[in-house]
This record gives sequence, structure tokens and C-alpha cells, in this order.
Amino acid sequence: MGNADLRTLASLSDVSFDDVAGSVVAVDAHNWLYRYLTTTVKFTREDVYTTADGEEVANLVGIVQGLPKFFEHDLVPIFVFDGGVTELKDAEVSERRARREQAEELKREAEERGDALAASRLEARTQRLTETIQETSRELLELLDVPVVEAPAEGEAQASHMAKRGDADYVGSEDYDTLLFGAPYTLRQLTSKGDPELMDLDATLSDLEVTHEQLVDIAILCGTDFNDGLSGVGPKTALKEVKAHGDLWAVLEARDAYIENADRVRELFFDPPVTDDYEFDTDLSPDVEAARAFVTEEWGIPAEKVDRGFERIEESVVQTGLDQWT
DNA sequence: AACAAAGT
DNA sequence: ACTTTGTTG
Repeated sequence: MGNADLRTLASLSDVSFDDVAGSVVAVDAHNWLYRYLTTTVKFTREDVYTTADGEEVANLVGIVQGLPKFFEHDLVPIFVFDGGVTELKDAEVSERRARREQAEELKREAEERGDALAASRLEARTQRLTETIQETSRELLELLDVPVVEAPAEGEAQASHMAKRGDADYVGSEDYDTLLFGAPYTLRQLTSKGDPELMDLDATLSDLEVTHEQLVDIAILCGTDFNDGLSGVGPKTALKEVKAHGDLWAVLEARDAYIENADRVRELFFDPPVTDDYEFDTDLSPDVEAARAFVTEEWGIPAEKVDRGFERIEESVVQTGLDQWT
């Protein structure tokens, strides 16, 4: 499972940070943290970020290094954290766990035969967002006055909802299913070097000449995080058949096929658990000294790992002039 | 998740 | 031509 199939269908364009300056981005926190977690861990020795209790807090370094990217381009990030996970995702979740455990096993073997290089490469694949990581991330973001929103379920669904309502200009995520959740504009590659990539829902629909409902049906036929698609059906075939038959049910009938939970997956994309109960102020005034103390004194991260990041945060935090949002 | 290679 | 699978990040 995986929804990279959607990449073939999505309308994507390169934009510059200047094009999006001054806007509010609802960031899928899980997605963003995971990217920094794996890259931070990959290029450094693990024990630097491990406390005496064995807690791994590389996320703190990731946040300090990653936030300047927003601030320096006059973007206000809103971090949207996941709530509970739908049981529809159980299969996907256990698959990810199995992959992680396999990577842990391979890493142990590499360590036993003294292959440090292989072990450190495998380390990145064993990362997961522990309770400690989620909690310390929230605390650090709060010290830096970066708004945090708690999603009832999927963070991507909540972020998309906020963008649909106009409380955010963009969703920030590497995932493609923000299209399915109805996010009008998604910014990708906010973590990597270079320009961001803009994914446009309306342009996607008009390019493909399908409705949003049909796009969801196409994705379900290919397979999503919440369901297995039909074997032998990828984006091209799914697009063709949905256009020919009208909707998912007609395609399944024509092929005499069945997709487990298809109705519930559809419902999840159209009407996911989201909340309007959030508020944030986009006029940020970070307490950099408190944040620095939290990272270096409370969690024992060596100061030189975060000095440059905090410096960039101090230099770049600008008054956006945008007023209170509710 | 992105890419290359293999399979239909 | 399109989808699946495997590898690596």
C-alpha cells in the first residue's frame, strides 16, 4: 500500500518561496517530524541525542533546524498533530511496524559483525514518533510560540479542513492524500533544499476532467493507506475506468470485483473526523532563551548542535502583520 | 517516497 | 504501455 500513485495524477508545479511568502501553512506534524527525524539521525551518531534514561530526542534538533525555513520565508507554520488512528489503517500501521522491526533486526546483525556504516544507515529506518518525541515537540513549539492544533484523528485531514475553511493558505505535507481530503493547495518539499512544490486540487480535477468524488474513487481503486486496491489496477487504468463507468461502484460491478471497506474509506475522505475547535495567533513571539534552555539544559542536547538554528530563528522572526485568527 | 528493474 | 516489486533514502 502507499499512495504515490497519486503523484502521476496530481497537478504539481514548482513555486518559489517568494510566491508563497506571507502565508499560513497547516503542517502535518507527523509527516514533517518524521522527515527531520530520519535525516537528523542519519548524519549523526545516535548517542548524541539519547539521554541518560535512553530517551531519543533528535526531534528537538530537527525542529530547531527546520523552523528557520518557514520563518526566513515569512511563512507561519501551524503544527497539526495526529489524534487517534482509524482502525481502517490497522493493516498499514502493522505493515510499517513490521518493516521497522525488520530494520531493527538487520541493524543488530550489522552491529554484531561490526559494520558501523550499515548500522547507521539502518538506524534511520528504525525511527518512530514515540510519546516522548511528540510531547517534547509540542513543548518546544509552544516555547517558540508556534501554534499547535490537535487533530481528532488524522492530522492531514484536520490540516486539509483548516485549509478548506481558509484558516490556512496551504497544507504542508509530503503526502498526496491531502488531495483526497480536499485541501485546495498543498506545499511539498518544505523540508528539503530548493524550491517547494505546489499541488493544486482544482487544477488536478480540471486537467483530469473528473470530480473530487471521482478522484477519491480512482485512489481507492489503486489502493490507499486505508485499503488495498485492485491488483493490476494503477492510476491509468483507474482513471480510464472511473471516467467510463462514472464511479467506484460501477467500476467494481463491471469488473465483478470487491474492495473491503470501500464505502467507509470513501466516507473517511469526504467527511473525516475534524474539529473547528482551534485558535491561533499568527503574530509569533518566540522565547528563544527558554527554548534554548529546554533543549540544551533540560534535554542535554550539545549547544553547538542547535546554536546556528536558534540564531537563524532570532534573526528571522518577523511580525507578519496578520491579526488574530479563530 | 523515489527510482529502477522486472513482470504482465 | 502499465503495474508491481525491490532497494534505498
